[in-house]
Amino acid sequence: MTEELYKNQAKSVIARALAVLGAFDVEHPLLTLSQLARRAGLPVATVYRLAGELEDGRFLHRDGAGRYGLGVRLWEMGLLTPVHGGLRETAMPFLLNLHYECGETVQLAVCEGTDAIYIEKLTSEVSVPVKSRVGAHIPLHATGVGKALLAFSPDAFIDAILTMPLKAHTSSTLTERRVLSRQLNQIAQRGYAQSDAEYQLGATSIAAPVVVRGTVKAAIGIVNYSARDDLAQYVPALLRATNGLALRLEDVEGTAYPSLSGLE
Amino acid sequence: MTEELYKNQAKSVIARALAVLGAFDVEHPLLTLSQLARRAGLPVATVYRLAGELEDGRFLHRDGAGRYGLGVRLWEMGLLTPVHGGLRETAMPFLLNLHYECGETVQLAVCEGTDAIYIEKLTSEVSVPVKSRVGAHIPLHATGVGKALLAFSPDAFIDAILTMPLKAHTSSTLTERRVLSRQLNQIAQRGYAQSDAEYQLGATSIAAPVVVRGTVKAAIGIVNYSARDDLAQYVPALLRATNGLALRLEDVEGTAYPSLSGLE
DNA sequence: AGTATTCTTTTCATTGAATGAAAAGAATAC
DNA sequence: GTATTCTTTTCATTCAATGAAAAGAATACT
Repeated sequence: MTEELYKNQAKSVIARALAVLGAFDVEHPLLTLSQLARRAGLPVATVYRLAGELEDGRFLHRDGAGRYGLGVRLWEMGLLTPVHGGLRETAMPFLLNLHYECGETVQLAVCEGTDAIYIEKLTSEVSVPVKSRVGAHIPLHATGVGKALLAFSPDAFIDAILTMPLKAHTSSTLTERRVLSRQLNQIAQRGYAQSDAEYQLGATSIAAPVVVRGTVKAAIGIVNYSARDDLAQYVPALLRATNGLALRLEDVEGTAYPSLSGLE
Repeated sequence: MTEELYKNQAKSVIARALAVLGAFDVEHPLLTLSQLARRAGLPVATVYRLAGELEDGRFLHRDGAGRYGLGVRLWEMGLLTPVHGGLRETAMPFLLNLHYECGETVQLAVCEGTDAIYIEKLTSEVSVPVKSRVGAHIPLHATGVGKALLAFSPDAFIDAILTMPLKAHTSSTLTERRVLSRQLNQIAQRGYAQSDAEYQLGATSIAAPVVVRGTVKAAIGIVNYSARDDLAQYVPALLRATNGLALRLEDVEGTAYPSLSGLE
């Protein structure tokens, strides 16, 4: 028998339900029933039923106009996730103090698969650049925090990333394997990473890893969008934050949360 | 002998799946398969299958030891929720500045059903009191932010809350309907609420509502755990924050997110 | 080491819960 | 006034979900 016989979506209820939830994204936080059905690729009647059940479980919420949005329950559950409860919560005071000390935007990121992902971002600016949104995925090879995470990762992981195509996000992005590899060594030696417009034009950053018992758990970065300040002056403060957090995580670890590493 | 609790029959797959996810809480962020099954009240084989599918969808995550935890996907989705994407994100710079100005713990809360719920909390302290955790539900009648939210709510809602039993969390909690009602009027007039050890001994706070087009969307509070400072001095800064946020929300509103109110 | 206990994974016959086309009911546009 | 799009309900069909049972691992106890 050919594969084609089986290809017509052998989807489980759960897969369908998750498809419904997955229909929402940053550009579409609110959807009508039919939009939802279209985006989830499912019949309206099916979505109607599934959405109803998800609403009962407070995973979906319906506003006055009948539009669906993700429910508070979902947000509450996100708080129980290791990245939040185990990491962000512990890191927050360190990030605050760092932000207080240097006045620049401060970021916390972890590895997630072959990307980095922003866990938290503290900024006094009212406007929110989409690229550095909390939850945004960013390349490991082209940002300060990304390179900090990468430089302190296991060799096997570094090799895996270096083998993949290194997308050029700006003209300054390092796309040469050997160049990047050499820089990662420097970073590992020096203890912190730098990035200048490698991902976003006009954005400069420094970043350092949070290493607990030899494993990189996260990275903290300081970003400046106007290049007016010399970020190098903040290296001591940055390292104080990463080291402080690392020690704190060592204390907390084991009691509650597991590895946050990207490789398992 | 067996105490046969009548098990959840006639449940849909989704209800079961949500029961699996719901088995996690702050005290149990990581569970083995059998713990998960027990807590969800479902057969192991069933949970095994459901958990597998949820894992495929990255709603669950399994660590090296085989323990389940809530997955990153769940956290990412929480970010798309109106409370986060619509409110927290916008409020962050205001909270940061306020924290910067007064150096005390700063909180952001909204109404959720008959409770208030902490959306964000900024503190420089490393230790984390559980009662004021982000995501924690807190009484409307016994905290600064709670009273600020309540005082500016529709009369129908206030009446509904006043009709419910007002639990005494400390000896200072206002449990008399008439006393509380009178104080709410004062708060509405004065523009901000105060609370002294009404929920947690040793905790003093002031709080003000974020009112957008006549509706309370949230409240911001300043808390002090040692009572050494006189919080009254920070009222102007607090009101600057709430008013600034209200104006900003007015701008953003409509374009993306719906009502965040507890009453619909 | 040997046995008991608890936990995880796989299997499979059974069935009832999920399905989605279709049509009715609302709301909105034209 | 009617055409169009969206929401809700119904229902006969069937296919996916079920969970008991047993095998397979791991861990604890003697």
